[in-house]
Amino acid sequence: MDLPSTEPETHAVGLTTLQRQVVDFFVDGVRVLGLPRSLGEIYGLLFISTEPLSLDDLVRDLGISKGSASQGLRTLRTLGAVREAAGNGDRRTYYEPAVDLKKLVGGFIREQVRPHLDSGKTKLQTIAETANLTADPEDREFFNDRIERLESWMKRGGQVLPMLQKILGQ
Amino acid sequence: MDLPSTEPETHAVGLTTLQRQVVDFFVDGVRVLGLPRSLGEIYGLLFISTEPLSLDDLVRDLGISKGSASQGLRTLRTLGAVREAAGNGDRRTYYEPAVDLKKLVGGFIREQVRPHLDSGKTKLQTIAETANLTADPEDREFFNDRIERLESWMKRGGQVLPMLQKILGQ
DNA sequence: CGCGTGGTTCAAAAAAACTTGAACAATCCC
DNA sequence: GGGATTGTTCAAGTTTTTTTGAACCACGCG
Repeated sequence: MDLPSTEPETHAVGLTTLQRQVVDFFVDGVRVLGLPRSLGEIYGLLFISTEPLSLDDLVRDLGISKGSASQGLRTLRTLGAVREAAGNGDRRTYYEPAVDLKKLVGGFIREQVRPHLDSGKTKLQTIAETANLTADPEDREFFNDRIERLESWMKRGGQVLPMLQKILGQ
Repeated sequence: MDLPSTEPETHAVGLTTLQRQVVDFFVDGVRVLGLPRSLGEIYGLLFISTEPLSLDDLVRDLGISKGSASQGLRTLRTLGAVREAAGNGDRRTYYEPAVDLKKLVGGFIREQVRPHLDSGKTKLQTIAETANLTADPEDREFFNDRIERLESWMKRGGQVLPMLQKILGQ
């Protein structure tokens, strides 16, 4: 499931020791969140860069493909984890990381957690309907109990998320 | 990253509609948590069963291999999501689900989240040491700033987990 | 225009994660 | 003991996810 696997280290060689360490730190981090490694690499490098970086910078320094970098940046943007840096005279766009935990958590919740919670709630309704077709009254009662429990779990999940954001945002 | 993929539905055919729906519900659920599908199948079936089930029951009803069932049950046990049911005269062991949200969340945090938080904190120390080798004072200051930020994130994570458990446990 | 550069897309390749199944323990019971 | 039954392990196979790279689009500029 996770633990005993092989070296997760970066293969990029154009990085300083510090950059490599930070990138690896984030690679691990995003892995926990179920996001692809490239997101961690990109965000990590941006995070420890004194200046905004362009797509080409990322491709060169991390040794990843243009495709990965492009898709990775897109996802990071929709997560609100990265934004375009203002006014570099250049034609290319430069990116800088969002470093506000509240924002990061918020984006993750909005994009990755909420949708599942919502679809879960929908599914639960279907399940409840199915359960009510149960002939045997004892069974039906048991099923309804369990379903109620699931509903309460979902409800609690819905309540906790905003709290989380609040707590984490200072 | 996730959305447009193909049918995630169970292939087991020996289940009632309700069982199938609940199993699928949990398959989705564990996916979000980054756990393998088989865990969701097993837990889901146990969750909606009026009686404890044996490994063989799971293999037969879910149509999964003995290996999967065995490993899945083990993981669920270490997560505290499943326990052996007391005293069925039989030689084989029967399992029932833990249905207390607090316990489930606690197990997940203990097994899946804490270890990463802890190893992250360790890595951060190394990173901080590396950063202090930076010659240029301006850069060094920037790096230290970023690292402090990471430290504060980790610390907050450490604070939030117990709160989470408390909030979710009634 | 028409070319050059920055960026996106997506089918195919590669890598990672999960599952299977057969061999092996362990345990029970006659 | 020995045969049957329950459960575990792990290498190999399968599936899923991620990455690559080449084709393509878009835009600016001479």
